[in-house]
Amino acid sequence: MEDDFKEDRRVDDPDSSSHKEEKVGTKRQYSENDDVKPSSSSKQNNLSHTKQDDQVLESARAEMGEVREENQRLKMRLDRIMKDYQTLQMQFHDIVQHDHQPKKLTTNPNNPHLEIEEPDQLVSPSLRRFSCDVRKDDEKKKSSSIEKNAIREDHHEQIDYRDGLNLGLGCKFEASKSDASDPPNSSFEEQQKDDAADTNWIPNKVLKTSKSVGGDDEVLQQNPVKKTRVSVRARCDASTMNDGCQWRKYGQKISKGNPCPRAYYRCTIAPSCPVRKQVQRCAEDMSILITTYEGTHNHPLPISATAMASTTSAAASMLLSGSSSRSQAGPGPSTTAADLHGLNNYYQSAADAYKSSQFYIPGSSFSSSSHNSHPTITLDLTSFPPSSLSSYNSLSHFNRFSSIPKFSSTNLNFSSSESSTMPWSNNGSSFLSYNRNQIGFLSNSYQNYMHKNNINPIIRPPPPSPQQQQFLQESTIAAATKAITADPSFQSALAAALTKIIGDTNGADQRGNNNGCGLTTYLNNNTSSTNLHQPGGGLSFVAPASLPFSIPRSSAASKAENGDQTN
DNA sequence: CGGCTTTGACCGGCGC
DNA sequence: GCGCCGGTCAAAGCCG
Repeated sequence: MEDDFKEDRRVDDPDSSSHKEEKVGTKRQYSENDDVKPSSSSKQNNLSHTKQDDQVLESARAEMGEVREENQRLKMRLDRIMKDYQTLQMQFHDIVQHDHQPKKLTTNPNNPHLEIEEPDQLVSPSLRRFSCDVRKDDEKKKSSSIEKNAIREDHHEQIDYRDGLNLGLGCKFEASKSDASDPPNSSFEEQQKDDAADTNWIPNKVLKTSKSVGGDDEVLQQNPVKKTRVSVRARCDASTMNDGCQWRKYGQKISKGNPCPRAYYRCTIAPSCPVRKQVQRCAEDMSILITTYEGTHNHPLPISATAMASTTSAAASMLLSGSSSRSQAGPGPSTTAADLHGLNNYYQSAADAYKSSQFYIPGSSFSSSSHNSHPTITLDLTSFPPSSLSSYNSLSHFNRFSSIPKFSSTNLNFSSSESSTMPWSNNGSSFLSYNRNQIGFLSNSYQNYMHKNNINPIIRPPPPSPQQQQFLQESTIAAATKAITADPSFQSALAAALTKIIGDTNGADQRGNNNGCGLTTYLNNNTSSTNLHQPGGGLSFVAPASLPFSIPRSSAASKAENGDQTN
C-alpha cells in the first residue's frame, strides 16, 4: 500500500507543480510577446502592462515557491512515515517469527507440513486464542490426549491467524505462509485449494464424507475453526447492502431475540468461494441493517467489492491483532511487543472485556453470541445518513459530514464529529487542502486512540493561536505517525482508508451498480485496482473493471422485510 | 430453461 | 439425554 501511496504522491506532486508552471509559462509567453511585438497602443500603456505582468509573474513565482516548499515538507513527512512504517513492519515480522520460533516445533511423521508443539509449550498457545470456547471444550474433554490437543491448538493458531488476515482479498500473510512449505509458484487452483482448506467453510456434511485416512486431517475436521466475523451495521432501506459482491440466498431463519428474519447468503462469484454473509435487521432499530461477513474470498474480486473486502479484512486483522497480542502478555517478549504495538494494549483490554462479556462501546462491540463464539468485529456505519450510502457522490458526503465508519471493536472511531478541532491546518498545501477532510478522520481516529491510551494525549483546548496551531499540527502529525507505525493492523485499516482517499482523488469514473444500499460506493468510491494487505508481495490481481451483479428483487426484498419467515 | 428465492426439514453444537 | 438454536440443505416454486 505504501508503494501505491508513494506513487500517487509522486504522480500528484509533479502534476500539481507542472500545472502551476504551465500557468506561469503562459503568462511569461504573453509578456514576452508583448515585449517583442509592441502593439499600436502608447508606450505608457505598454509599460504599465509590463509592470503588471511582472507583478503577476513575481506572485506566481512566489506561489510556486510556496507550493514547492510545501511539497518538500510533505515529501519529507511521507518519507518519515514510510521509514517508520518499514521499520515497524520489520519489527513486526521479527516478532511474528519470534513468536513462532520459541515453540519447539517438531514435524509430524505422518504429515511433514504439520508442526507439533512439544507438550511443555502448551501453556503458551492456550493464552493466544481469542475465541476461548474451543479451549473450554478442550478442557472439558479431558479424554483427548495432550498431543492431540497440541496438534489441534497449533492448527487453530496457524489457520486462524492467517485466515483473519486473509479475509476479503484472499491475500496471504507471508510471515506465516512462509512457514508452510507451499511451492512458491502455486497456481490459482492451488490457491483456491489452500483457501478452501484455510477457511474451513466446507460444509459439515462434506467434512464427514471426505475424511481422509491421515489422522491429522481428521483432527482438523473434528474441530473446525471458529471463524472471525466482521459485522457491518449500516442504515439501509433495501434488503441487503450492495457491497459489490454477488450473493445467492440459501436460507432464512428467525433467530432468537430478533423478530426480523436472518437471511443467509453465499458468494457466487466463484462456485467454490467459501464466503458467507448473514443479513438481518436490527431489532432495536429496523432501519439498521446488520451484515455479517465470514470467510475468505478465494477468487479475484470485482473492484467494487474490494473496498468492502479490504475494510472487513482490516477490521478482522485488527481483531486478530488483538487476539495475538494476548499471547504476548507477561514478561519477556511481551514487553517489546507492548512497546511496539501500543494499540495492542487496547486490543488486549478489549479482548479481556470480550472474554468476560463486559466489553461495550456505544454503537460498537466485540460481540459474541451465546451459542457460538465466533470472534466478531463490528463496523458501525450507522452514523451515515442513508442517502450517503446510496449515493455515488459519497465523497461529498465525507466532506460534508466528515463522517467515516467506526471501527468499533478497537474504538478507532472513524466518525469525526470533532473534525473541526482537527489541528490539520490548510496552508494552501495542494495535498493537505485537497484531502484535508479525508485525512481529517484518520488523524481524528489517531487522536481518539491516543487519547484513550494516554499516548501523547491531544487535549482539545479552545481554538489555539496560530503558533499553537503550528505546534499542534506538527505534534499531531508526529503522534499520528507514531500511531500509524505502532500497529500493523491499524496500518491495514489505514491502507483501506488511504486507498479510498487516493482512489477518490483520481477522478470519478468508476461507477458500479447502485442497488440496495451502495455501501461500496463510499467504501470504494472510485477505487482503482489496488493491492492491499500484501505484505511481502502476496497475491496480486487486477479485478475486472465491472461485473454484472445480481440484486435482490424488490418483491423478494419486500417479502423478506414483511416478515416472510420460516420455522 | 436456467438461475434464483423460498421454505420446511435436517444436522450438529451447546446448555441444562 | 433432551431441547433449543444457529446454520445448511434441497425440493419446489418463481421469474425473466
